[in-house]
Amino acid sequence: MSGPLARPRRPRGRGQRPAVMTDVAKLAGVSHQTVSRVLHDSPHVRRGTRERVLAAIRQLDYRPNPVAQALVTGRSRSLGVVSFDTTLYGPASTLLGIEEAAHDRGYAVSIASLRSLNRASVVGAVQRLRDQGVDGVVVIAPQRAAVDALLHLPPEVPVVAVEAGPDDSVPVVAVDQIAGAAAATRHLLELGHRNVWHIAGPEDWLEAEQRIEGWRSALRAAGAAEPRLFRGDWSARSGYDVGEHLLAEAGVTAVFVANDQMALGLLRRLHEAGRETPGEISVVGFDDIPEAAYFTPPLTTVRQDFAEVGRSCLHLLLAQIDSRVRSWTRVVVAPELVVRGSTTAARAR
Amino acid sequence: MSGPLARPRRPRGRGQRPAVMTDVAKLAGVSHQTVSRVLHDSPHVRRGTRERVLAAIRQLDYRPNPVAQALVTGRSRSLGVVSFDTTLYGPASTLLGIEEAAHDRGYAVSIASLRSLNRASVVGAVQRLRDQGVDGVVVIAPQRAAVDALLHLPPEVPVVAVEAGPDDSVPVVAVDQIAGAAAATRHLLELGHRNVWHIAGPEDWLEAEQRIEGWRSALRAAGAAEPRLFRGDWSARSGYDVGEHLLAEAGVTAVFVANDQMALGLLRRLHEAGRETPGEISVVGFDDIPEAAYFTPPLTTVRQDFAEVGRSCLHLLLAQIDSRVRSWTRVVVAPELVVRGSTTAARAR
DNA sequence: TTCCCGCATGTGAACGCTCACAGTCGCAGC
DNA sequence: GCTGCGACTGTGAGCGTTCACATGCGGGAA
Repeated sequence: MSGPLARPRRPRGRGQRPAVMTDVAKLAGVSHQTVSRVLHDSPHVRRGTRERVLAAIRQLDYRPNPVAQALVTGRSRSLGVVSFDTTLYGPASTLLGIEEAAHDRGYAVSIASLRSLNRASVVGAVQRLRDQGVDGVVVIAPQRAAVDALLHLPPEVPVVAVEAGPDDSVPVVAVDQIAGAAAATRHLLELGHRNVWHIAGPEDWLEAEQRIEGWRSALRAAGAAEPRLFRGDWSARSGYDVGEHLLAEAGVTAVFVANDQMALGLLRRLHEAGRETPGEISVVGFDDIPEAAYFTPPLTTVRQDFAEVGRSCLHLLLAQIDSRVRSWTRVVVAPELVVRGSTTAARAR
Repeated sequence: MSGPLARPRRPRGRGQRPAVMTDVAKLAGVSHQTVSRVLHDSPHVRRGTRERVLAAIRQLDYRPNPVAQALVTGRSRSLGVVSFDTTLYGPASTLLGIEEAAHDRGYAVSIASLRSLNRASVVGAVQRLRDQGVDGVVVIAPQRAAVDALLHLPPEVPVVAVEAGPDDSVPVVAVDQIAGAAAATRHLLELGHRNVWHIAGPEDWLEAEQRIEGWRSALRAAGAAEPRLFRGDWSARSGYDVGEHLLAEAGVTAVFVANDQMALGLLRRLHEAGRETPGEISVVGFDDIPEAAYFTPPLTTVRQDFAEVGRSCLHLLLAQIDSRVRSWTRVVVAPELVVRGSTTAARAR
């Protein structure tokens, strides 16, 4: 006998259901639309009305349902970040920078970590975030595979890349790796080292390639020869392992290592081999992780302002979301050489 | 003259709007409900119908709108994680563990970083995630303030805490800090050290207090005296600074440091002071960060399985969401002592 | 006075889905 | 032949907002 509206839709107990807009409207004696207007600071609401609505909102502890808002506006006010390994200092800091900036602008941040790194996984992660309803995506994945994936993304999804190469069709925020690497190399050359060795990162990482390029250009500019190139995988272990081969080379007095962890491994190996740092061999790292100042010896390195990178990403992304067009902007953040105890003047011979 | 339905609601160009359920229904010649049934693997769909629907879905590249689903079901299939500093190895790894497990269960993960740590900021962050529509929240914030905040949370929000104290009313996942600290201390005692000093973390961190407790209990069990307690702030810098005071003490041969970064700072200070490690002083850390094995000397430390912690959090949280009741579970993850080169037997005197 | 206009407010549809329920059809049972 | 029941499918309401438009009301210009 009871009509279709007789029973409330949500009878499940435990306190009353949260207030919705019509509840507020009823209590304030206005229409739901007026409540909406108050919420959006519309000028067309009389002062007294506004106050009554505000009072009702407080009394009922009303909070707008973001899901309903998203459904009707088509905007979720949430962003996605895809990243390869948020356990690393760089990505983690960038993520933090993005999150804080997003929060300030009223955006939520969802994350998607990649377990493996290839075109399919990157495209999949972006798609997954998209299917989740985010308004835009930041891709922190400075590998060739990731960059490649970006080109294969549907053009309607707003996206910003971190640290991608120069030849992209999406907006990019990057630290000037070449300048940083050149500064590190120049620093060693200026200390009187005739040669500067380099331990690079993996081949498919753009940052690794760019640091090589910076190293090469500084070498060339100084008229120095280019020694054999070594490669690690960013880990301290690989720095340690490569150290062994480096020790086999003759005349090594200065090494520019592509990140701080590998530099740590190298320091360890040099120490074990009884080679003094910086006395016999000067070492420069890259990143300036918080621990770098406490290595033995304290590491001269190149600082990257990851937080700034994160903030820039966010701004670029929001601009893209608001304007609905994908631009070709490229924001470059300058790195900074931080000189500590792991480098010293070459011994006179 | 044109009726209210004459103009489509979304005329904005750039490709056609994504397909919705009724588009699929129309193409397949069925009702939207049947499409929904196919999507949810309802058994009451004839084979042929199902196939036609599936074909239409593929043809239109249809993807269900998660926002609409969330609106009607009241579930967003998204989780929130609040954390203090995701730049640190521990929280970052836990976050990763949560994210991967969540992904596997079809949940999205939103993050909220805390800039400052107090009851209001934690409550605010949880509220913010809630207002965003998450189904549940994991709080990674092992400080007294955070735990305190959890008690002041509305009881209807599903929540799990990481590393909180033992006296809580919310489910907790924690590494057994006491056991870990005791193992570290015991290790040093068993090497013949008469005394084990301790550099603890900040007072308001539960982990710091629990590691102190484990250290004390091991000391007591061995009948060893309890030396003066030192405190740092988890940073390498503080370990370095505290090292100075430690060097002023007489008879220090073994130190258990509450985390690896402080241990690094201490190693650095000892090195500068010309005190040999482990020859004169043995050092044990806590966490086993990836770099620990490459410190000088390689650090003996206590490994925490953060990924496992993250996974457990997720399971507890989903159980809570599904059952709609907040339980009192406490999952304890066992730590593991990793012996490396920074500890050695006490010199006979 | 009359008309118009702008402010303040209300009304109803739409967003894209799920839920509850109401059919429809074919076939076995009496 | 009629009833009943299962398998399958369709209908319409409703989730909580915003958007487009309609309406009521008061005041200044003509």
